Amino acid sequence: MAPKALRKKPKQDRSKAMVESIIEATTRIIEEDGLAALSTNRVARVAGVSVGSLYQYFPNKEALVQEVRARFAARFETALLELLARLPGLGLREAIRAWVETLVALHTESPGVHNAVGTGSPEKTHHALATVVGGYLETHAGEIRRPDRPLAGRVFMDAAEALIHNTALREPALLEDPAWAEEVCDLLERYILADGSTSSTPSASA
Amino acid sequence: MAPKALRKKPKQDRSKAMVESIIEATTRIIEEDGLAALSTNRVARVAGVSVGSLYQYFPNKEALVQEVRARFAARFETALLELLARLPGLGLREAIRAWVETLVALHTESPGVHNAVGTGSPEKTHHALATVVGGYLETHAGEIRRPDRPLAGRVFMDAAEALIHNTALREPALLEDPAWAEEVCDLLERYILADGSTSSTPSASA
Amino acid sequence: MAPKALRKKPKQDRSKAMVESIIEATTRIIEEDGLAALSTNRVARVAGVSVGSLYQYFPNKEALVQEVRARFAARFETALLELLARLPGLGLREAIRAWVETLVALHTESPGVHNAVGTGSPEKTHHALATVVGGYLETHAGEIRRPDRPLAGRVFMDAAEALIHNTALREPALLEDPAWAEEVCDLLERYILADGSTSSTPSASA
Amino acid sequence: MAPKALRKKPKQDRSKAMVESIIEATTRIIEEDGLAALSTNRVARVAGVSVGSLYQYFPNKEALVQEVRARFAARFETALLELLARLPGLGLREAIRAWVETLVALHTESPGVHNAVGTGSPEKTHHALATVVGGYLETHAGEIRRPDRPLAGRVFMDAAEALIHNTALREPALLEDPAWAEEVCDLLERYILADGSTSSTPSASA
DNA sequence: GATGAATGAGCGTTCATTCAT
DNA sequence: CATGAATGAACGCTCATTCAT
Repeated sequence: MAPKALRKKPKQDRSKAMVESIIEATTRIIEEDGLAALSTNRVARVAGVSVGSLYQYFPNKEALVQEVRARFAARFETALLELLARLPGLGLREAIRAWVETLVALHTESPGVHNAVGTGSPEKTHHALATVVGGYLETHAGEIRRPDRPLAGRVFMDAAEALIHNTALREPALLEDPAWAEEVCDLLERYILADGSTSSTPSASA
Repeated sequence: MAPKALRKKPKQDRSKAMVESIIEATTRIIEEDGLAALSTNRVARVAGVSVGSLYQYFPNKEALVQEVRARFAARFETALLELLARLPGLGLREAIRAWVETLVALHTESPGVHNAVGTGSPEKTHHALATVVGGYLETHAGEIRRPDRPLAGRVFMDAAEALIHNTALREPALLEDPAWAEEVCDLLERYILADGSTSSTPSASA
Repeated sequence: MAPKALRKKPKQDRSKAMVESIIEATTRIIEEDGLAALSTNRVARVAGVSVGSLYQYFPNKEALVQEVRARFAARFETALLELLARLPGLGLREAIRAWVETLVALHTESPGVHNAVGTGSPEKTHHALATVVGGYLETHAGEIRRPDRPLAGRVFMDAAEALIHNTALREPALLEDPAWAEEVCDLLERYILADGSTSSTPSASA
Repeated sequence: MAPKALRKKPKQDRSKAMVESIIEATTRIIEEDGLAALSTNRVARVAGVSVGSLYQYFPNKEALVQEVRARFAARFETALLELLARLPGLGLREAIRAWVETLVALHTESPGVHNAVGTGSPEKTHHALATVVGGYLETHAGEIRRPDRPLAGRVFMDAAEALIHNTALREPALLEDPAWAEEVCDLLERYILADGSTSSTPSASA
């Protein structure tokens, strides 16, 4: 009846907007000037909010960093779970390419923040990933050259993540170089795939 | 013949011992609690020294970090230059194994510190490495499957460093697992070596 | 009508009161124990304020001293400009008395602080004073015994300032002794005035 | 008969030389960079002595300043006592000139130090001076225009000291200007001397 | 709630003073 | 005694956190 229906939980909305702008400010400061330059007052100023309000939503400075970390972890989880969901329909070589694409996309956004806060999801997510990837690899056991597939899964994930993470940090431009991406995919393929199913792309005779 | 040989100059000794204990304390604090937790007073306390003494040997806090960084950089340079010197006498597969062994050894000591302070030798050393490695690859051009050998050299070094660095940080125990090391070597071999010279170690039938 | 008129903006008031108490504390410490004994923590303690608050209003310790100096300079400038404004309407002997009175009043307040911080208006004000005083002396050229009137003006001002300044520092009680003031005025009169217009006050036969 | 006779109290000599160089260093530092820049370590370094030795002869930093002050006071006392000794043989006008000359000479040496440390002989010496000067003035009572001769003596001494002291600090060059000295002498003469014995130097008709 | 002035523990650094050599 | 390395209280200043408004 009244316009009430439109005015949905104004408080919650305001709160959410505040939290969002605070987290956004935190992220920007870390990305631009590093973790050491992060101060609650500065966050509040950049977010256009008072310090007091900041402390209404975050118990202390560390909580800001944790929230940023959590969001990064969530972004990773979401993207990787989507990837895992697509996995069954993908051949090994397509899976590898999808994996690299996904990681590159994830590391493109704010590499500085990512490096500063880490992902923070050491156990649970990592485990889940390992399990799903492990299962996937089992279903392709015949095409895989590695005898110890769980170990291979781990090394595969670590290698992809490490290489892309470090490159994002040190030479971000490379991330967008298709030749580089091809090299990375190839590296992973050659590691995982049995010779018969290997990509034919690079060859000394080519 | 006199016991003179054992008598070391007391002043120099004290000084050196002090500097060492200060650097050691600095390293421990960074390794255990991170760069942000580093404070000159804490360093002094941990080193069993007064702040004043600390400032007798280091002009400011940053100098502590720089010294730690310099020591890491020196350790890396020494080890990698030794490795490069051995390269010419090594076959590709041996070279890869030596490379991995060297990096693993370098990352075993204080991965946290290494991550926090970096190596500090971004340009010169890295460049020198790239050049020498590039030259080495050219002399083995026939055994290498990658058409773009400079790019391959870079990806090879990045992959090795990234994988070992990140593993040292996240799962240091793995560094000492021979199976893991074997996987890493194999990953690099398969990426670099032409099929004819590929390792026969892993096989789906094994 | 409402009591609004009495209600002052609370924020501005608090701020102003804080600044005042900080400056007051600074002044007291300098006066009692000297500039060397001035420390921001002590100022804060004496002012009944936290160091943090002090730094909300003053960017650093030097700013405290500068503010004190500025206030002294302002007090001097105001008083001396008022005096200069009155000069044209005054005879030489009255002018001298007014001059002495003004300086004595200015030096009565906190001689220690004044000595420690100086006035800070070395060039501009001093110059302006010299000019005005010089002009005044010219209009009374006939009554003045000194041939070099600009030099006389300078020595006059220096002598008055120096004598009163040093007495304020070393024997403040004298400043309120009318006999002493009379001596000072007489000293200046005898120096400046031609014999015909000399005060008849003191005489060996009196 | 051995050369012993020449080697007089070597220890005392060494000590004395040390004390001298320490005091000299202290004086130089104060004169050049101010009291605030005085530090025991710096004094020791400038004096070519170890801090430990410094503390052998001076119980603390303040003692350094006190010694410098004492030496200044002694220099003043000596010079003024010599002056006082000459007083009886001097006419009033000569006495005034001698007084000014003496003070100017005393203030020429290290005005910065003098101002920083003061003279430190407030009571005894000042009193002694006042007494002798008072006595001298009494013997010339007939030539003096001031009825209250003790007060006149004090104002005379204060005016001379203040004017010369402040000028030494602010415009040291003036100290060597004969015209300025003449003005100062004349100021003091006119204040003290009865009209009959007044200097004829300056006159409006000259 | 929101605000931002106020707080004070703690930081990096200095320097008067001590004491083992 | 001379030395100067060692000490640690104290300084100027910052910033995470609180709380009166």
